[in-house]
Amino acid sequence: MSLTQTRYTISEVEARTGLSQHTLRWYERIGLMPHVDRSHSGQRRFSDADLHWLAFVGKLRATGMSVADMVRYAELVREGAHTFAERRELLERTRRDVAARIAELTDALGVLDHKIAHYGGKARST
Amino acid sequence: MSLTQTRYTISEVEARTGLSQHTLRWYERIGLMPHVDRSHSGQRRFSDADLHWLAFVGKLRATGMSVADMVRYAELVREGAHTFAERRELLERTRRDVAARIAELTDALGVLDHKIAHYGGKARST
DNA sequence: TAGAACCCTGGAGTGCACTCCAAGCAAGTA
DNA sequence: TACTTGCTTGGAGTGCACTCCAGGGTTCTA
Repeated sequence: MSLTQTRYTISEVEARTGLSQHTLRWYERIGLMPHVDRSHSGQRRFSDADLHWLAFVGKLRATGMSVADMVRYAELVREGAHTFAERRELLERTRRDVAARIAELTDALGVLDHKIAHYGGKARST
Repeated sequence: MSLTQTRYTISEVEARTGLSQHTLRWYERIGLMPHVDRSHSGQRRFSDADLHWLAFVGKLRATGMSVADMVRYAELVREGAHTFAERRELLERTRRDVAARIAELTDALGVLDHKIAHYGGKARST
């Protein structure tokens, strides 16, 4: 186990994740991040595990999951293995929402294609 | 051409569209509705054409299009046939956004399934 | 004709997810 | 050491899409 694992400043994390420093601090404040390590003077030093978590959070965001639900999920993770069932439920509910949203968007896409064709447009199937 | 075409009060439209009366008035105020007909005393009387427009607006909403863009589209419709090209562009841009969003959601769905499987969950493919 | 239910307006309020600000301390470079 | 750039905090501000309120007029039913 190495004692010199990589630690990132907040601006490095901003560059890697695309999340602003403001948002990163806000995520920590609302409990969406496990507590981030600090330097001797109190500056944040993110780990690879933090980056990994942030990537997963990004996927949850992409699903349209609310920040409140993401915070709930993060709490469950902190509480340990006995919350597996509730975590799975949260994820399955989100999965159903995503599937429904895809169906809704697919339907809207059809309406759009129809309308574009009506305007003599070049609707591409690709 | 009948002189007794159906005219709906705002609460009837609320019941038919699921949009609140507040939202219907707000849509009109911001220019998202062609001007709705009024009774002699000033109460709104929606037509079937209004309902039809509202249904289309609902589809645009479902695409995730912003209200500002929907208002822009409504303006173009009011301006007449010479705005066909711009309308088609707006719709095609929206179409690309929707396709990208579907791809993003599909990707997130995969991540979710992977995670759910990890929790020993019953991820259904249906 | 009385009462209940419905509709009108302009403007204020809400919830979400950021986004920014001020004031001050910390880190890196000439 | 001086200077610039970066990081800290609590709290305020922003933009979007509604959502509601007060005060008053209208329509329907008994």
